[in-house]
Amino acid sequence: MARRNDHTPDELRAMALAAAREIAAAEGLRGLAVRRVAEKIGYAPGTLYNLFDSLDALILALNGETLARLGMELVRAAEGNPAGRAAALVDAYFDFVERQPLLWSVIFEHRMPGEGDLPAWYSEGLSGLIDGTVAALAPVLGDWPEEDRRPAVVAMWAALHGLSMLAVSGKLALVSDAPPRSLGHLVVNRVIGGG
Amino acid sequence: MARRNDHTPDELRAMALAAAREIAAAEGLRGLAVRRVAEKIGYAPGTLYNLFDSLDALILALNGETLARLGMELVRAAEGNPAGRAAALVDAYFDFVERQPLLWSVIFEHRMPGEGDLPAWYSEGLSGLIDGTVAALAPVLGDWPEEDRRPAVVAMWAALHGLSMLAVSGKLALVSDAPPRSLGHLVVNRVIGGG
DNA sequence: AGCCGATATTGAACGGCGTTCAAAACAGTG
DNA sequence: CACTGTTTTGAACGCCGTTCAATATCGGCT
Repeated sequence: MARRNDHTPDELRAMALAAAREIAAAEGLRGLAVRRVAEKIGYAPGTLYNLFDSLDALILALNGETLARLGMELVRAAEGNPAGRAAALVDAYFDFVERQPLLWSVIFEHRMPGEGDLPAWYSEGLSGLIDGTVAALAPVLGDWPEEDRRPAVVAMWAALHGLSMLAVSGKLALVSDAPPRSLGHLVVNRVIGGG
Repeated sequence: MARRNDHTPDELRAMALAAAREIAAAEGLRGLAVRRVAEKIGYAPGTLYNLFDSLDALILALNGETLARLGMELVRAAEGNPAGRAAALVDAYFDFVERQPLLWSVIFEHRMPGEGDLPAWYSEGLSGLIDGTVAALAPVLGDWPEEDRRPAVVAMWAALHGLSMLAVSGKLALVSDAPPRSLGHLVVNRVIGGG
């Protein structure tokens, strides 16, 4: 058995990530197993270790894709008129989360083992998301001093993450009947303005 | 082998939770295994299933304890003068998280399997935490309308959870050099005032 | 065409996991 | 002392991530 050459390594990686995304969207992190992904793309488990260092690396790549997709939708949402941009971002964020809550939850539930630092590309992806938001919200932020903007945007993102995480895990509904989205608008309104 | 009667079931439960807490504090959710807990308390794995329905139930109980401990510290922190209460709560929160970050991260990383709803005692514990905060912050909230208070407090908690989660998983440091605590003060300041 | 070195792919194997359950060991009662 | 009822055990099951020697296929060479 070898060298089927049906697909290039890049194709295989894409196939594996697509399969992993399907499983994650349907069953969350618990169902995401090497053997399941391998079976879904028609290869043996060992093959995945030619494409990724470990299951953790695969999941990290999946989360990177998920964040990139969110980024795309946010960019599109920020194209409207500047006044309503913060609110549009919040709505796009919750639209995205509500569309595939289990896939989204993988971002929070997964942790690299040990002291494992996150790779550079992941860090850059996150920074890009923040920078994009700072730029998109520049009209809303108006006369804010330069050094106050990034912390506020970071805090805003963390708050939205907290809300979506609690919402997705069912814990938010235990303490609030208000929909997560409206709490998101509330927070962004207070932290940034115009949310 | 049986009926050693060394300990009552309640004692055993407490021992198991203590062992689980030690493991979680040292290694996070990944190291938290039935066999490890059992070995740590000097019993066979099967015995734990007389005390808890499943490992998930054990972890849920552990998280319940962790939240209760946080609650105790928050109550103590809110005893000071009303003006600085919001800030004191934020500091107590981050003190708690920073003392045992891996134990804290278990709260976010663990999810009940399937559609599994959370038990009533968990829900009540969470509600109690929120209600306590609403009451403690009553002086700060001043003339807020009654129906606006709870949503704001819930949003504040979610924001703090988001910050601590990103901080504990190492993702916050990737996009911000400001310490998590200061972002916490920022958010609470904006959402509640006086943070 | 036939061969060969290189390599992508396999699948069995290992240790560990959560969970179950029949058997066993004990405490308490009469 | 025997019997009952319960606690505790540990082997067993099916799953997991991961490794690696064996193997089947490819591209290039003669």
